Amino acid sequence: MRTTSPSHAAGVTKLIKLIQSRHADALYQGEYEGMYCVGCEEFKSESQIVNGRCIEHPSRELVPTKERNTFFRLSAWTGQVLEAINSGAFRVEPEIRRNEILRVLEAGLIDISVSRSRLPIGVAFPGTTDQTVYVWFEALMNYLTATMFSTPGDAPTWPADIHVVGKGITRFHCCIWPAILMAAGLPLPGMVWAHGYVQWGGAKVSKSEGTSISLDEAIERHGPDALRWFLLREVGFENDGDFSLERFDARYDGDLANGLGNLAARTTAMLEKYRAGIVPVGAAESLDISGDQCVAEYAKAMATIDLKGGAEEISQLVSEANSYIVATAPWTLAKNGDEAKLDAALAALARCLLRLSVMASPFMPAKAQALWSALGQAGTPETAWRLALQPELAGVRVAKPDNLFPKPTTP
RNA sequence: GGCUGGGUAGCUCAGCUGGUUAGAGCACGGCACUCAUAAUGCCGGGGUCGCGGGUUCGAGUCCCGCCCCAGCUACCA
Repeated sequence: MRTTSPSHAAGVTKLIKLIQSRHADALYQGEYEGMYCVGCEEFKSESQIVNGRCIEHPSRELVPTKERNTFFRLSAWTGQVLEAINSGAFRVEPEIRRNEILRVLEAGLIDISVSRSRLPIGVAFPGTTDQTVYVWFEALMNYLTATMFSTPGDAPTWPADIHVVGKGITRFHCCIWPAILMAAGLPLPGMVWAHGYVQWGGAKVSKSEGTSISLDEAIERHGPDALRWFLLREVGFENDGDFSLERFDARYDGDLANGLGNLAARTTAMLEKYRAGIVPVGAAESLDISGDQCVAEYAKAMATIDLKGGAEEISQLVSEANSYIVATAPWTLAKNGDEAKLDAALAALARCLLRLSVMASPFMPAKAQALWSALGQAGTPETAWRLALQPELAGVRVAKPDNLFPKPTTP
């Protein structure tokens, strides 16, 4: 939803009027008087002023300035927002972000002016001629104008279950936004999840060595699925992280080429060699128990948006499968003619691969799909969670997939 | 400056309400195996747990002080 569209402006107007009708005193005329930094072109709060100077422009004098505009009584909602977070009705994740917000709230919010008289662009503030709506007040409203306000009659798609935002705008989403909704008598979103940033090449590295890498180059190197895997497995979704080619290559070679890719290759190769590509019937093995555990942990992690934790479970299961192969040594079973045990081992490995395909699909949809198809499955692994819990492949014809994660040929 | 995190093996990090010889992955060294993308498995070396005090029978884990790193800091988008 572009904030320049007419329906957006209408939605903004509607929300402001809704607030006015429910809480007449939530919006009031006031005079803002504060220290204005010419360098930043904005007013500074006390916390941003050190030794009487703006912390970002300590060389400039702050100018006392007055401006008349409309205020939102944010301070009045501090307690209720705090309560909503503490009670779990409105969740803020991860914990580090929640702690930040809680301290801010405990310190108390101050009213914010929500109209501007300086800017010629923007949505006109209802009831005024020379004022426009404060851009953040307006931008947050976009969530509503894009959902429940824009097209009357549609099924209500608000409240959202989760807002995924960058950590830099956590405050707007966790303090101002819920207060606005409360003032308007609208339900709050279930959760705000603030993710970290990734530095491409790292500022230090790129400046001194000139080794910064572009997004395109990174994708070109090992493919988009591998890049997603790297970011979620190594960096996670919560923390900041530095992208480096060394780490990317290490993850690709270790987790994907030597890990999942090689496991798929060796398993399907054995199925073809010993059982003509048909998955035999086999009772549950120790590997199935490992699989149950990994899937359970994976589900728990994914439910809490712990994508890094989910990825770790995939790696864990790959590792357990490799250990299982060496422990059972199917090639020895084949040589000795121990057909029953060979059936059991191959069947368990095939089931394990099927689970991995499903588990990997959120991270690497294309690669997971390739593995899925190689296992003789129709459709997509994304909708096959049931098979992650209880994999069944007996009698299915499988084929060795194309090299899932080829290693770059080193010159 | 205030607030929130972090400082544990060469690297990336786990270590819950304090309890026996501080863990994992990667990297490194040795051994084993051959189904596989010179792949995999097993074993091993390696740490004064930022510094200094304190509480305790006992602290990486709690308390105080200090040092260093990162992030946030609202009328910026």
